[in-house]
Amino acid sequence: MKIRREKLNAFIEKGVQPFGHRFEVTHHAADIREEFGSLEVEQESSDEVKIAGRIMAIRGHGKASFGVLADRSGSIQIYFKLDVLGEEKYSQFKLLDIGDIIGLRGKVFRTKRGELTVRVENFDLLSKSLRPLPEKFHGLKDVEIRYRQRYLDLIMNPEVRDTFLKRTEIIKSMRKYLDDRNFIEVETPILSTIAGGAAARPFVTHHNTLDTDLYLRIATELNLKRLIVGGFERVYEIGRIFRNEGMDNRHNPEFTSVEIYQAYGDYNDLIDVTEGICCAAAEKIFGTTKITYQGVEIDLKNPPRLSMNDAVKNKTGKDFLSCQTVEEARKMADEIGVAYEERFGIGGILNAAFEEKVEDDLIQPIFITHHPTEISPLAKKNPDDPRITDRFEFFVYGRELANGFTELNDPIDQKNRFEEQLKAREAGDEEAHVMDTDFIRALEYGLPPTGGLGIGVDRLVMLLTDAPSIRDVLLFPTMKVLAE
RNA sequence: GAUUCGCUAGCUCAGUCGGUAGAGCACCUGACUUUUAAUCAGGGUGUCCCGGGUUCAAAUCCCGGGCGGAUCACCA
Repeated sequence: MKIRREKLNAFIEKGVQPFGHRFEVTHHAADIREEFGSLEVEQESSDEVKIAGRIMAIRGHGKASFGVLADRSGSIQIYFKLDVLGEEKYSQFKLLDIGDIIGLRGKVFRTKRGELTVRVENFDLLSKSLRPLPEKFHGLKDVEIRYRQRYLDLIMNPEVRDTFLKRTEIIKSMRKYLDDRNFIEVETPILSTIAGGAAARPFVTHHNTLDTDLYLRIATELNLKRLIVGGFERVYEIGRIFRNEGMDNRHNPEFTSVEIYQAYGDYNDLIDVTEGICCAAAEKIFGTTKITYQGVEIDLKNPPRLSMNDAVKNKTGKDFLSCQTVEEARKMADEIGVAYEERFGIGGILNAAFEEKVEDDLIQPIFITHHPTEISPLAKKNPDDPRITDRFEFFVYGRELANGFTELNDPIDQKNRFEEQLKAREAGDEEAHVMDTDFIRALEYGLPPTGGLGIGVDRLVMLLTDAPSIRDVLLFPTMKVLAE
C-alpha cells in the first residue's frame, strides 16, 4: 500500500490526476467480442474502440505488455506497446497496478495465440487503486470478507455477480407476471404503530417529534387488504420486511417478500399465481421449469396438492381431525413422539406433528393445504369444516417458499380471532397477533372475497441460483458488528 | 442461545514434541516487443484475532473474550 501511494505521487509529478473524470465509452468487452469476433489471427479492425474498466492482470514483457481489463460485461485482453504509446506514456503504464481503473482507446486485433485484444493507442488513469486485490488464482474465499466487503467478492468472483444479476431478473419477471394480469404495485409504510400480519417479533424504533415508539413492519398483509377494501381489487407489494429473530442459512433479519391480493378470487387462484410466478422466473433464467438445487432435480411445474391433515396421516397414520377433544389429540401426538405446548388445541398439535414429521421431507414442490384455523388467524374458515382454513403453503426442498389463503373478510370472526390471539399472547406466545382495531373497522366497511399470497423472494432466488445460504442472495447480509 | 470447527503475509494455505515465522500467487528490483496462472534471476513485506496465565521460552498448552462457518434450538 505504501508503494501504491508512491506511484500515485509519481502520477501527480507527471501532471496526471490519479482520480480522473468522465470517460466516453463506446464499447464494452462483450460488444467487442460480438462486433470483432470474426477477426482472423493478426488481423486488425479499422475503427477504434473506447473502453473503460478495472485492470485485472498485467503480463509485462519489457517494451510491450499484456493486460486484462474487466468491465460490467466481462473482460478483454489489452496490449500496451512502447512503439505505439511512446516513452512517456509507456512509463506511465509501468506505474499502473492490478486494480487500477483506466479508460483507453485503440484498435482491436487478434494475437498469434488467437486472443481478441485491444491495442492501446492511449489511456487515461481514471482511478488509482491503493489496496492490492486478492490473488487471482485462488480468488477470495473467506466468507466473512466476502459478506462484509461484498465489493471485493463482486470484483473477484464472477459467479457472485451472476447470482445478483439473476436476482434482478427474477424480480423483474415477477413484476411482469403481475403487471400483465392487471395487478398494481403499491408501497405501504415500513414504520407503523402496530406490527401485524404475521407471527413474529418486530424491531422497535422511536420517532422523536411524535415522541412515540414505532415498529418496523413484519408483513405487508394488513395494509394491502385495506387497499382491497379501498377498491383496487388487485394489488401487490415487493418490499423489505423485518423480523427480530435469529439468523441462519434461511433467515436474515431483513428480507424481501412479495405479497399479492386478488379480489373475488380464493386460495386456489393464488395457488395458480404462485406456480405461475415461480415457473415464469425459472423459465426466464433457465428456459425450463426443471431446475437443480443442491444436487436435487426439481420440477416446479404442476406441484401436487395435499391437505395438512392428509400429509400427517400418510406419514404417521394418525388422523388428528378425527379427534373430538384435545386429550385425544395429545394422546396421538404422544404416541408418535411429537412435542406440543399446553396452550395448543387440536389444530396446534396437528401443526406441530406436520412440522415435526412431514415438513423436512417435502423436497419436491408441493402445496400443503387446509391449515388449522388455530394457527391461521387471518385466513377464512373452510366452509365444510370450521376447524381448518382455506389456506396453502408451498414447500420446496423442505422449505416454505410461499403462504397464501382465502382472506378472512368477516369482521366479526376476525375480531374473535384477534381476541384468541390476545389470549395466546397472554399465555406466553410472544409472536401472537396484536389487535388491530382499524383493520377490523376496514373489514366492517366490506372486504370483497379475496385470495392472498406471500412469497419469500430471497428463498425463491436461493432456489433458482442454487445458493445454499440466504446470505449468498443478499448483497449485504446482516453481520455482527466488529468490536473496536 | 448450545455444541463444534476455524482465525498465521494483500490472497490461498503449511507450521512437527513448546525452541530464530514459512510456501505459492500478489508485491519490489532487474531481463524480455504476441503473452494469457507468461517466463528467468534476486528480494519476505507479519499485532500469528484480542487479553490474561503456565514456562527459561507460546502461533503452538490453559482460561476468558471477539468474529466467522456448520449443526441444533428459535423462527409458520
